[in-house]
Amino acid sequence: MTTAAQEFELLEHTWRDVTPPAARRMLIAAAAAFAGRGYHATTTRDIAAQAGMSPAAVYIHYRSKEDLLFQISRIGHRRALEMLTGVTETEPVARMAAAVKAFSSWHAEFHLTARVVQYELTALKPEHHAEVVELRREIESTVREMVEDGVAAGAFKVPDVRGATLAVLSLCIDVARWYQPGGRRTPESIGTLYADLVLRMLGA
Amino acid sequence: MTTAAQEFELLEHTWRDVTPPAARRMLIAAAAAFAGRGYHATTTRDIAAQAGMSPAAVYIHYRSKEDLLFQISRIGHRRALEMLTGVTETEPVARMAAAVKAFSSWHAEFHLTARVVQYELTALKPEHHAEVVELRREIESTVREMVEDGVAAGAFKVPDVRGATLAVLSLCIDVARWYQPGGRRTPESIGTLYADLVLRMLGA
DNA sequence: CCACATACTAAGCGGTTGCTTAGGCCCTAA
DNA sequence: TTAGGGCCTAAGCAACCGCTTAGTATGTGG
Repeated sequence: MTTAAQEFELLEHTWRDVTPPAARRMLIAAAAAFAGRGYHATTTRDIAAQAGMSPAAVYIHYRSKEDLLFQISRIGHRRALEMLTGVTETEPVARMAAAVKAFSSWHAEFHLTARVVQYELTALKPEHHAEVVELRREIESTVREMVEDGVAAGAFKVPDVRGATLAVLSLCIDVARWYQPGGRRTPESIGTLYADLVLRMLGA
Repeated sequence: MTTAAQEFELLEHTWRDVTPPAARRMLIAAAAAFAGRGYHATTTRDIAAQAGMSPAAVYIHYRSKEDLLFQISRIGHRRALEMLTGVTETEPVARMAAAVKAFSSWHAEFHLTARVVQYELTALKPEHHAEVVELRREIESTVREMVEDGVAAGAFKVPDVRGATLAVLSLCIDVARWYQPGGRRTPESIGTLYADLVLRMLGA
């Protein structure tokens, strides 16, 4: 199996809930194109061709090209948030390690989706942008509470809680920029490395 | 003075060596537009209008829109590299702290230039891309040597030198994504915060 | 005075863009 | 059998894209 085919299979997994199948194929094609060339450099004809349909078919399932971006961004942000809220550990240090591992490795494994999520925000219409920013606030506050809990329990030594939260999120998010599948590092190994680095940063 | 005017003044500083003045104004207008809306979303008419000239004037000073991007990317990468090579400290810990402070605060203060440098690489033609990638390799190896020197001197405890180097660079670069002038944090305070966080990460 | 280079603009060309219109195929159910 | 709705295509529209061409104003050297 080629790397490209593996990439598309991962996208299939991310968008498994989207129906009908033609609409899902369109979303997957759009996500791959937006991630690879950027939203503005991608044409509706590119997306339709990749999905194996005519240019007009895009508008059967989506209002506009921007609507396609919004669906990718909205669902992608939800998946990213799930990586943090899905953590079951309760002890502050183990909890933070698990969250960073899940969040950073998601940005590697699903880096195509993650790139659209993290780097195409400004192409959204104001009302869509606002909705996504709200999800981002949830992500930020989830991590900040983890830092605060660790400080309260005496497990972390952090002079600036908001600054540390910012750095933790920033480190994980930037994985989507530099990660390349088939390279030296796997999503798994990135998660392990980053969990360790973050705990050091937090003075655990 | 407005924030927008301050932003343009900072761009003036970055591009001070570019002549003639009309070519410099064009570069500044292009850098601001590319940073704000992205390369592909920016039209040559936008750039010319911002520079106070006609659309055709772009082609007096530059071969193409992509040439404009290349000049911004090339000079911007040089400035970023200067932030690291300009460090005078010799003791490994102080040297790393100074480098991280300079590099991260540059990404905040000159975040418009930095955004083009870090997020518009893929829009470059292959030969231009290759030239810029070479500069990025220099940046990476400069930081890696600082990490290695610290490990050799027993000042850092790092299980994975390349992984740590990656994380340090990643943290600083991502500042260009989230930084907003007029926000809670100044370039100066980001530099101080990040120097501390990085030293902890490296086990100093 | 003229010859000439530099720096610019007005106009527009060929191609591409997001999106719409009009119509056709196919499945389902009365 | 046929009416209707969901899903899709062929064709194309108006607007916009990067870039070129032809021509103009200005300054300088001889």
